[in-house]
Amino acid sequence: MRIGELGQATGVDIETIRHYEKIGLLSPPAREANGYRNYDAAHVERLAFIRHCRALDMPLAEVKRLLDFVAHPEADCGDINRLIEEQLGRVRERLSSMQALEKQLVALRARCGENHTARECGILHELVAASHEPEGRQR
Amino acid sequence: MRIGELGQATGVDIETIRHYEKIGLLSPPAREANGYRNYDAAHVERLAFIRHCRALDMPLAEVKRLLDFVAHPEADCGDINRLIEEQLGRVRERLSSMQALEKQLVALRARCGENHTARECGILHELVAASHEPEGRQR
DNA sequence: GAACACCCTGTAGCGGCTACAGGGTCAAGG
DNA sequence: CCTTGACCCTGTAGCCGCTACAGGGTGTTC
Repeated sequence: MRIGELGQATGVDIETIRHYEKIGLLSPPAREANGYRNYDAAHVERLAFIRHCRALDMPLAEVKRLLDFVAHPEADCGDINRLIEEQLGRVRERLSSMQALEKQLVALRARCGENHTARECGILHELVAASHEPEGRQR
Repeated sequence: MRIGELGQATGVDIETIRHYEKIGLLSPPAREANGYRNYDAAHVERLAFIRHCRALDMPLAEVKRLLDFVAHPEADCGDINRLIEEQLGRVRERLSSMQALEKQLVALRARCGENHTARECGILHELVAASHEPEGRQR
């Protein structure tokens, strides 16, 4: 199958498919006489796997590691557990910072209900005032 | 004050400060005879404001819009409200997708408790199997 | 023979930094 | 006087994961 069909089949943009090949995530397919890429069922599988991992927000480097496990099924799977654990840790960290963020934004929004001039806007005042506090050194 | 002091005072990396200047977010400061940047209190204020907005995860483009309001306090603040509302919307969207993600990862982790070979790893099996389902077309 | 849908390579851009390379400035110490 | 060291300068390239071209080729249909 050609790149367009593969894209259709997996819901992945063809530019993204070529990108995955370029960075060595998807193995280079056979070529037709005219140079067009020609994919087989294994590629569909592999690409779907990649997209599923991406849907879990894994960095491509981790996806690569997982693909290596798929390719070497005799390896110990302890690393797989660790990888998932790490990913979960990352997600939870972001989750809790997002929650804190939401709170702050809600509080901020409450500072200005009506339309005044910016000079009188509670939101702007709050933002300016808040930036005067040290607020725990940034990332 | 020189760039190093400004960085100290605000907790911002000096490379980041120069970066903000380059993209037009922080106004170019005066220069000493030797070419060194020389900042004043207004710069400290402005930079702290930027960092506070960034801590709320606002894109720099939005921060720029807010800074325009600070500079033109006679403007109507309706846009400020809208800006915060939009930001809140973005954060909430990401929040809910992160939550879904966490669930999936927890479920995935439960599929493999002990060390086997990768061939027998429930996590890997699950990932491969899951990628066979259509799973709602990707971004 | 022209329009169209598809494919190719290669490069540049996004955001928000971060990290150099390769230089200049200036005070303190030997 | 010279070196060391801390600081500063400009400019460019890299990170991630795409996305969007530019500028071409291929292959079927009217």
